[in-house]
Amino acid sequence: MAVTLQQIAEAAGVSRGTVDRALNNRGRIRPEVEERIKRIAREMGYQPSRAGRALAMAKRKIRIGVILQYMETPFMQQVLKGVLEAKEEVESFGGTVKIYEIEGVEPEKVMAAMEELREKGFNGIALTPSEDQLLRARIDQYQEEYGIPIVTFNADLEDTKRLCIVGQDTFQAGRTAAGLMWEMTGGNGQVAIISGQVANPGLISRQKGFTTEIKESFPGIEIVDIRYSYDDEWVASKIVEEFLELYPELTGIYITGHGVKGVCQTLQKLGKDKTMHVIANDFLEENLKWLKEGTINFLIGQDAAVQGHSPVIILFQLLFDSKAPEKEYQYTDIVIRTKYNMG
Amino acid sequence: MAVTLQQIAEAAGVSRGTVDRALNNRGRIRPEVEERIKRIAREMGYQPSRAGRALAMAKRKIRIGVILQYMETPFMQQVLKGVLEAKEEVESFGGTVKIYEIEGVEPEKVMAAMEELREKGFNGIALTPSEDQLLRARIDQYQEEYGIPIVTFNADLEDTKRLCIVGQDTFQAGRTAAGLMWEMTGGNGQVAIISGQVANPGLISRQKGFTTEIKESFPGIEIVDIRYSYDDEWVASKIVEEFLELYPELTGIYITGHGVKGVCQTLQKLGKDKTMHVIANDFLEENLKWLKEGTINFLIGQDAAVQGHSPVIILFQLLFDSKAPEKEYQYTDIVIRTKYNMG
DNA sequence: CTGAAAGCGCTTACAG
DNA sequence: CTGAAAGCGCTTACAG
Repeated sequence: MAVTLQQIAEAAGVSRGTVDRALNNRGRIRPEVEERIKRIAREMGYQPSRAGRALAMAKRKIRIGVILQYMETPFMQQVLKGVLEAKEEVESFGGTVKIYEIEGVEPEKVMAAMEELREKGFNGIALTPSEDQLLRARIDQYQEEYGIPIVTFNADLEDTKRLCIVGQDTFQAGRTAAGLMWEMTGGNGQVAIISGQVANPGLISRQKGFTTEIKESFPGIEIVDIRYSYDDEWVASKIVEEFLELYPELTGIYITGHGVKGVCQTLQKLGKDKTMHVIANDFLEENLKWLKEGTINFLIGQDAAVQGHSPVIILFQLLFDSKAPEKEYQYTDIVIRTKYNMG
Repeated sequence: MAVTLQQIAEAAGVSRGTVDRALNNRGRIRPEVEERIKRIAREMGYQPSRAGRALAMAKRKIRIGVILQYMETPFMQQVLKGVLEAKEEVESFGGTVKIYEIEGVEPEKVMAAMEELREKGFNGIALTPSEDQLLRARIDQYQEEYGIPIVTFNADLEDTKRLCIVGQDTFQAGRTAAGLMWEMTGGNGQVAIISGQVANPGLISRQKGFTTEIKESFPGIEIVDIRYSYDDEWVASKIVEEFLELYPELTGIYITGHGVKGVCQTLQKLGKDKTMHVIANDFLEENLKWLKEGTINFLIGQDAAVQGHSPVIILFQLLFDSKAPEKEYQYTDIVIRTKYNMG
């Protein structure tokens, strides 16, 4: 028996329209009437019906655009799944979600998509950013000048006017890896890091989280080397070969990003796959395969689908329920998987 | 631009009512017309609007009852939060959710609540079961005779006609603990288990999962003892004292259920809190405290809120969208936490 | 500043 | 077996 606008109108002795104006701050109403209606609504425990609102707003549709980069990667394919789920949800409420899939990093294409969305009258945009001065400016402009809220996800563009950012706390993910390394090694021994691109801020941040925590909390562990695979499997495998030669006592490897296949194949070839303590990131099929086999001991990641789902829902809640996100940084849960809880 | 019933009606040259009858299998329609309409709907990519349906069904409300036992425990308090979230969701669609909170285990009270819900015309019930012959019979009766679907959660009552069960795969949780113990101990040494009640099937299943995996996969680890704390902190602490006396080489402890406080305090008192490898279950505040301090190394659990949320949503989807759950066993994700990803 | 009316997409009696 | 109409709770022009 949820309370309806009608019932409040009767209780207050006014029309539904007036209640609507009062409760949704639409103006054109005498302040004392507004006050009184709000009080009555509160007293009656009024909760607006999303269904009613959705239907009434079916004409003036809510339109959300989503722009994805790096679509050639399996990770973003998983993110896409979350976006598609959210799309269905939003569309069942009469909204529209349009998705742009971009391969690689192409700020120009992102901006072109933004432009198209703006022209077509979309009211909110979620996008995976990349470091680019023009894009930064565009984000601020959309937010300020056009009043189109922007949510970034997967990566951030700090110091812009974006509404919020959905993504992993990469520094904390690195610290988490450090903690796991400690548990496995008993707090002693030599470990090494294999990272991806020097230019990838997410990977660098994981690496920093890892080294910071090791240095602060685990003095018995020595980080002997940090190398970059440049996202190339062959390079990654070469790095491992060198590591094993240079540091015969090496007991653990932390892989911040790509290169898992190269690392694991080489460890297997050299008969080190069962004894080396390996921690990697992201729940990609390739990675899960090595986790299952036992070459990777721990995989740290996030629910990629959540990362795609959340930005769309955040925008929808803002536009539909006028409910802004509480925090600027919407960190996804840091998930730890072993072969036993792969799901 | 979602397709509406109206548009299909026009395309098919019939009325909205007829399209409704065809698409929702309400009968009273010529089979060939039904076929044709279904085909047209498919071709046009019709997706029913939840908002429209919700509004139209506002009279004939969907009413879901939730019966919770063990409400004195912090775990169930968390589950309750998930139930309340789901309640809001359902009510924003015009449904009703009524919650019964029972302390301890009281099958009679559960059945009384069921009876009340049935009399009031509720259309679905989610409940935390307990082993009881009468309750088993009731569940079957509600499902079969009254046509009221029942979802059990937190625990199961196997071989009943319940729609499905939402809960943890406790055996797999035990295996997961075994895997973590292996990582921490390097695969060698003596470990012991502290369990709760012998009569608690969930705990026994965790214990079995743990011992099974150790025996099958980690022959270097010896399980030296299994004791029951009967959910008493004092007993738990006594057990630990004995353990340390009997097995001075003891390197790991697996706590399947309650007793965490007793165990951890004693370990701390005896100066073993930093060296002993401890794995426990469930994300209770007490447990998280010991995780943070470093006495517990790994905490295995599930998102308790999800466990409360999901049964309600499953019933709602069944009743509102006519969409039955895909699987009988709806296992919640097995979550691993260290002090670094407590969230 | 306020009210009366139309309409969003669907379901449900009620006629035929 | 099929259609026309009412109504669910809300928003939105349009009058006043």
